Amino acid sequence: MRVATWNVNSVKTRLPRLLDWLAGTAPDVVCLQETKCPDGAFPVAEVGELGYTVASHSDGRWNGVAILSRVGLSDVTVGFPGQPGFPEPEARAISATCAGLRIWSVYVPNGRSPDDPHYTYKLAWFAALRDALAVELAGGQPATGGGLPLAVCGDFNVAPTDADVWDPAVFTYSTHVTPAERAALAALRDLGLTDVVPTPMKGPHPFTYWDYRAGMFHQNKGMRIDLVYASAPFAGAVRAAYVDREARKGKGPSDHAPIVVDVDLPPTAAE
DNA sequence: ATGCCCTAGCTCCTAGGA
Repeated sequence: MRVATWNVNSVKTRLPRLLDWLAGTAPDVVCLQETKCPDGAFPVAEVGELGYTVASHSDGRWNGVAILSRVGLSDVTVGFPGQPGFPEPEARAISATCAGLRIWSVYVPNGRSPDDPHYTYKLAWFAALRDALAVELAGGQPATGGGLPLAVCGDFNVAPTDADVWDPAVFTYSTHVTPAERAALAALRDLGLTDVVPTPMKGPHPFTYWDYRAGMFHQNKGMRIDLVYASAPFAGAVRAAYVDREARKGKGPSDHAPIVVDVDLPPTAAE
């Protein structure tokens, strides 16, 4: 079973690259973020030709998350209980059951700057996510996948450690590295979730994002802000994980690279 | 080489990204 996550920065603009990547990488389940595409305009026919079913959740111009699956897609849940808004709830979370796994695709609020109301929103969003995941991990909502091996995949907009940014000094007064944001990640790990750290493929750091500006990708000045947080049964079955930095190359890429995770779940008998 | 910002829309500027 191959699970992937990718902030595509517009599914419509990225569609040719997405289709090529799906055909070449052959993931069973794909979490997408920043689809920036109204649900009715999602290219379901195009990805359908490659065997994928789609669950999407969008605001239109901003945000937007989706899950593509070729191994079944059921019990789709949009957002989560207690999800805060800015001021209205935004399209930043969707979850579904795929071949016996509970998969979440999340796009955590950016925060903008530590003194911005958006930063307070970001921390509140994390706290509500933690509470919702606690319920699901406890098996409290079996009708929507409670108790199944689970992975929360997506753009968390936090670099877990200083090694996850190309130059910590540059981010001294910035979001993505503050103690409060890192504590929010730690609170997720305290639920029993494991940070599935991917292989970088090049260089020592498994960065997943590089700014479009100033040749940052070419200098490998990136950040690791796209994460896979897996429950114990899921994490224990992970065979390999890597950052597909090839997808960040060439003309017209997203500013994020996909993460690909191979997991020995579910048992082949269940497929 | 991977090569020096991008996206969507109330579109010819603006807001948001991180």
